[in-house]
Amino acid sequence: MISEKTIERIIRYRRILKEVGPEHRTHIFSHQLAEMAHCNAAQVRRDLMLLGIAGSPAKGYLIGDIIGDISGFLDGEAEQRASLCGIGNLGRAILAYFVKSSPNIKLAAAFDRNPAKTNQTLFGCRTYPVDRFSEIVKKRGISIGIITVPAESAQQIADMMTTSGIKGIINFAPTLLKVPSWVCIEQLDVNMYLEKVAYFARQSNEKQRPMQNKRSIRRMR
Amino acid sequence: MISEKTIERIIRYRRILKEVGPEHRTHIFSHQLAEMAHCNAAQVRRDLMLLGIAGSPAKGYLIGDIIGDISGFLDGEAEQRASLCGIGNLGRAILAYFVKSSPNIKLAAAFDRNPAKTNQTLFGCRTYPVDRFSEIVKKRGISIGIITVPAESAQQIADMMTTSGIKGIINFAPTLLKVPSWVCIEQLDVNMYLEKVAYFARQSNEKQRPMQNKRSIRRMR
DNA sequence: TAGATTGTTAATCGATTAACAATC
DNA sequence: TAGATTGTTAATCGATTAACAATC
Repeated sequence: MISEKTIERIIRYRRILKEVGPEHRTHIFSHQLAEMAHCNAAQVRRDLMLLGIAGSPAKGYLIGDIIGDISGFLDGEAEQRASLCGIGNLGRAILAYFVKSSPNIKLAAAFDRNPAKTNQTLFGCRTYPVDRFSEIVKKRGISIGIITVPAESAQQIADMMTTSGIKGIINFAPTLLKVPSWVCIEQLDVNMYLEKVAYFARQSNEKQRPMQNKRSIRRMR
Repeated sequence: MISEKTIERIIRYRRILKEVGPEHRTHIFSHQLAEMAHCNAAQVRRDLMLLGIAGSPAKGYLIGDIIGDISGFLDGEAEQRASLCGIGNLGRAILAYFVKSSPNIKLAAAFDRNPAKTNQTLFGCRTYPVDRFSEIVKKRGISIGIITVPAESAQQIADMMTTSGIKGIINFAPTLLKVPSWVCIEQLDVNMYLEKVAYFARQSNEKQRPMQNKRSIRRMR
């Protein structure tokens, strides 16, 4: 079984290699890829080995091989379809920003509760009222859901998605959602990250001050 | 030293407890908080112990205590200020969506290269041309930077931020950024998460089909 | 050959979880 | 007391990394 972290790295390898090559260079060494992916060379070799990609001690790995084999591993035969619930500022931004970037994933439908926002085409994506979610998802073979509704209604939307057959969810609402075990969920809690970065930023600031301040005393007890 | 994962959980505990109490209830047991935070009860007890929060075997932990002590730990004496670079769809969404939600963090300034977008007030936030970044950051004591520019210019913006004294960065551009070791960086690579969820969604779909298909053969070698 | 990298194993590291005496 | 939870340690688990013989 391949771990989530490994999948994340593999996705990064492909993007990195698509950016550097193959027009600039044909081969790459594990330590070079490791540096670009912010990881360890042995880890890169292990990941590639896992995918059945072999390199040679003299020339390293063929970039075209890696891209091809990773694509064979990650992408299915058909394109995958995603849906989005909540056409607010954030929903619109995701439609505009990410719709183009993953060639094998298509944002096929967007949903909102507000009739003023539905039955239009927004950034190339058709919009529908939420109560047609299940119908559209089944008809169009959509397997991915993106949640950009407010925190209060996020769990309800997630439940609707899982009962409609959605298998993977990305949640931008600042609530931890409960989903059945067979559904893959990625909780992108921007507020949490903001507070986390704020904490470490302050720590970094305080390191430069003398030891005896409120914070360091507190942490010492 | 407190690990990043622990900080993430602590941030979640506070938000969860602010939602449930203290108007509804005054005390909570570790296993109850653990269930809401999607983690282990022993982990909750260890995290709270780390912050010096004690509970009693009879009544559990006092919710007001936890919220207060976590706030004392996470928040500084003064509010922290954040800046945002790149007033596109995503930047605007973040201004609109997250500006209000963290009471101790204030989005104090937004920056863009395009003069048509600057010297305005957007969702209560003043906008400036990028070349005034360093000046404004120093003048207003801003320590956090949010990057919502396209991938091509993200590293350049990150460099500008670190040389201006920014100590924590949230990066939404789909590029891994290099920053000095004293800068805390959180890379929110939405495209990566999209591809990751797509991979697991497809896996989950294929589990229901008979074993002998292209994908499972590939994974077996 | 000499020098570097690959493929792979073993060691290390850190985080999670099980377990239990002490406590209410 | 009996039953449940806390505070804390030890065991487990998994991921990362160091190391090295085989290879080019």
